Amino acid sequence: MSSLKDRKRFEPSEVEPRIVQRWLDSGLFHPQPEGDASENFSIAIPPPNVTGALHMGHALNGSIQDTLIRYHRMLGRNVKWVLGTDHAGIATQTQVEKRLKEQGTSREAIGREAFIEKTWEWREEFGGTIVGQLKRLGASCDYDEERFTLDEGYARAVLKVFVALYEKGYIYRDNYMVNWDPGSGSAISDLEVEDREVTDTLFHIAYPLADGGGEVVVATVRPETMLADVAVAVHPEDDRYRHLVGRTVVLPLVGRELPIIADEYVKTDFGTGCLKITPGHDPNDFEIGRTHGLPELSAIGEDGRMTGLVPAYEGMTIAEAQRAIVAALDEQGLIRARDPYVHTVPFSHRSGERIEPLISLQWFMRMDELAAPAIAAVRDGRVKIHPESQSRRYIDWLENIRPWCISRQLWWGHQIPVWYRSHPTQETYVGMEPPEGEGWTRDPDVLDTWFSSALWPFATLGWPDGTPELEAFYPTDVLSTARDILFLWVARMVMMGLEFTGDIPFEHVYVHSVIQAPDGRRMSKSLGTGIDPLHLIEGGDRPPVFTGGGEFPAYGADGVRFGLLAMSSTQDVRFSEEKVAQGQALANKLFNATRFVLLNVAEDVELAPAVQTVEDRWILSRLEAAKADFAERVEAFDFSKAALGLYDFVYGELCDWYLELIKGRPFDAELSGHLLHVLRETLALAHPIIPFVTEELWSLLPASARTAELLAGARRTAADPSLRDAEAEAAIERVIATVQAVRSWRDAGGVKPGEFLEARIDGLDGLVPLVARLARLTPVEDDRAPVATIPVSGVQVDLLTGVDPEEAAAKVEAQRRHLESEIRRAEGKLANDGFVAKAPEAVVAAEREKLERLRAELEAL
RNA sequence: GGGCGCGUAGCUCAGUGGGAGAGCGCUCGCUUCACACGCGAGAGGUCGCUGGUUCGAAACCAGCCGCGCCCACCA
Repeated sequence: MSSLKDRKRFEPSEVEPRIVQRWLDSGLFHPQPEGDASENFSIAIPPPNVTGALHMGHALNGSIQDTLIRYHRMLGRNVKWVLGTDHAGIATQTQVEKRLKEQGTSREAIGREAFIEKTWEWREEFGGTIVGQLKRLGASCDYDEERFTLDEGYARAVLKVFVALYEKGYIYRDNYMVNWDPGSGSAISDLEVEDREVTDTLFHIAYPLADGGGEVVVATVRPETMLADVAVAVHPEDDRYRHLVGRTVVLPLVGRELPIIADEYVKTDFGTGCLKITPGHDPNDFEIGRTHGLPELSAIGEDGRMTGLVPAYEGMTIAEAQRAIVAALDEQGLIRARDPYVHTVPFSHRSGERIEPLISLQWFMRMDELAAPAIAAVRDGRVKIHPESQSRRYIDWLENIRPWCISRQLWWGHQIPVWYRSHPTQETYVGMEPPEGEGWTRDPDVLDTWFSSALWPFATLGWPDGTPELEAFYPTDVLSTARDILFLWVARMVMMGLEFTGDIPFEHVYVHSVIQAPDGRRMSKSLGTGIDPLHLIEGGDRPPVFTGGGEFPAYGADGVRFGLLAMSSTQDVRFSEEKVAQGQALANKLFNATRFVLLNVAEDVELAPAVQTVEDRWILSRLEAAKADFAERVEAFDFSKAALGLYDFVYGELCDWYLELIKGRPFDAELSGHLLHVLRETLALAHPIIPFVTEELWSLLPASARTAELLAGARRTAADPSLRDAEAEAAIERVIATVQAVRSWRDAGGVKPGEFLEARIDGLDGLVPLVARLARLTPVEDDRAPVATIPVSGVQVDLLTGVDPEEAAAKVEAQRRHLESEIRRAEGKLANDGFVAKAPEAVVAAEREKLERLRAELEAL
């Protein structure tokens, strides 16, 4: 490593990996299970898919959680960030199947056991990717205890929960309408379905009355399902059809007689007012069928092909069957109309294929009993959702909750702990261990991945055993997540936590932004709108969504963390590379400020806040303000303000002013000690957001300045309002305003930056030398006529030399016009009786004061 | 159909009742002994539109226009 003097820039690519290693070696991220959860601080990471790589959402959420974790760790709490990955049934199985296909085989060919073995191998190979990426981001998770939702202990917890819920009667098996995903060959839950707009043809088909007295016409976009029709429904009040109720129609092509029934579900003003009822293939028809006790027929099978219900069509694909049926109907002249029809249709979120509603024998879980306590927990504030507005979405969803289809026709997952045998009698066995005796067959299905995820906060800590970890870290403190899994995951964790641990799983739920592509579209690989956080950290190609193209510079993990936090809010935001660059600039600024201090301070100084001068008092006061603001914002989950406030302090106060103000002073022991104190406090302040640069700089501090080996393990001192110093703040504010005013005049007057101007300075007392140095003035005490007079907040600076008189005159004129317009405004306000009478006294007084000041400044001009 | 949110400088966003802000971009100046990925000084905005409440509205209320998200079973 070159000497500090030669390191003019903070080089994240060189420094950060080295820092990660120091953290990992330190053991700081792996807490002992001591103390209890009320005093400790813990977060369970939303487990990324084991197939996954770090995307923008992970990077943002990682930055958020790590900020919280590091902040609380530095407050001295025993902190644990539970790490792990999710087995992600469908996603993982799909990946492995794809690989098998490339190898010329398939899961069916190798069999269940070998397939699962292959999947574990696959996990060994790729499962570590995202964990390594989290390390690179600086996430201070407990890497020594990584969990996986299929681990042995975790699996025991899952089975125990299944058995318990079965025994309570919440879990049951039923033939029911499910969302069949032909892509994965499995049922999926309502939450895994997304609606897309599709243009279909709406066919109007005539069904003749059985007694020959005419026909009814039904409308459908899916004529192929008519094979499974069991009735035609009309509205009971519909005068057009009332007389037909109770009669029957003949189902074309099939010949089956269907009753005409009355049901209020049917809209009289939509379509023909006659609805064909197909309980086997439409969720609404299914409900109607159940209320009317109609048969449930299946024309389409789980393989996506036509069943033998009507032999002529058996084996056809859905599209083939539709063509054949439409052709046959045409031949018989039964199609009355075809209209293009735009409507929304369910698609699988996972495979992207159109959902086929089918009746299928599946395992379900009744949710209403579990929902009630979960609603109460949020209502009474035991679980707090931020922002508050998300609570209503949560409650609304739980209040209207429906049974959850929990079985999946996959191999990768927790196999359902149910065994069947038909000899000697028809039997079902449910238990954590296989049953005794011969002839048992285990249910081949696995559980929905979200079933196991729902146990995450406690199953990762060793539940159902009463482990020390559970004692120390459950309930967790914060659960941070995006909006889209509030129902899928968060609500279910609350339900399961309350049911099985008797306690909430976390106290705060923070719902963060979704970061969109710079053009406002969703970030997605296939659209080319995805941005790889690793490319931001280490440099790499800009994706096509950046029209400029080129490469990202290596912004470093600090830059990315800062940038993502600064961008984030409670609503969706567009990705802004500028914010990441701002974070990198902050890291570099801090690096150079530290360099300046360390290259100048006296050796062997005692570290202590000193209050020799007004500016020393000022920076201590501002540092205090920055600390208080930071704490308040982090604790309120307002990460963008925490990040930007940090930036403002470091740039706008520490570097732009304090370090400039002290440059005229000798670096004696006192100033050195003071500078090191301010520096140390600033590094500690900034560490949760930009941990790398601050840790690196900490290591460069003299040993006496470090209160711990690693900054990550050091304490933050709590905010102390008594350290605020209003007097010093007011004084330095005047210095700053004066310097800025003089600089502005110099610039307008064409004065060379290096040139010193003679000036008379009134109203600053002992602070004249500060202003003189920063504004490049030579204070003089004589009564020559000024070339220009600069009035600013109680201070008056008479420039005696240097400024071009014409330029000065122009500036005076501009200033005069500005002051006059301000005065008019203030006068107008004060002349308004309503204002004087009704506005708060303080506001009126402030306005009067302002007017006086403006008048004085105008006078001075 | 119901619900939630957004519209402020060229771009991305702060600002919830008393003189319009930040970062980036732009203009001008500067090798000032921490940093030229720097420093200093500037230009740039009828705060979507219309009406209302108020002494006073970017902010509060109503309507309209535009955009986004969530929920919902109209064949």
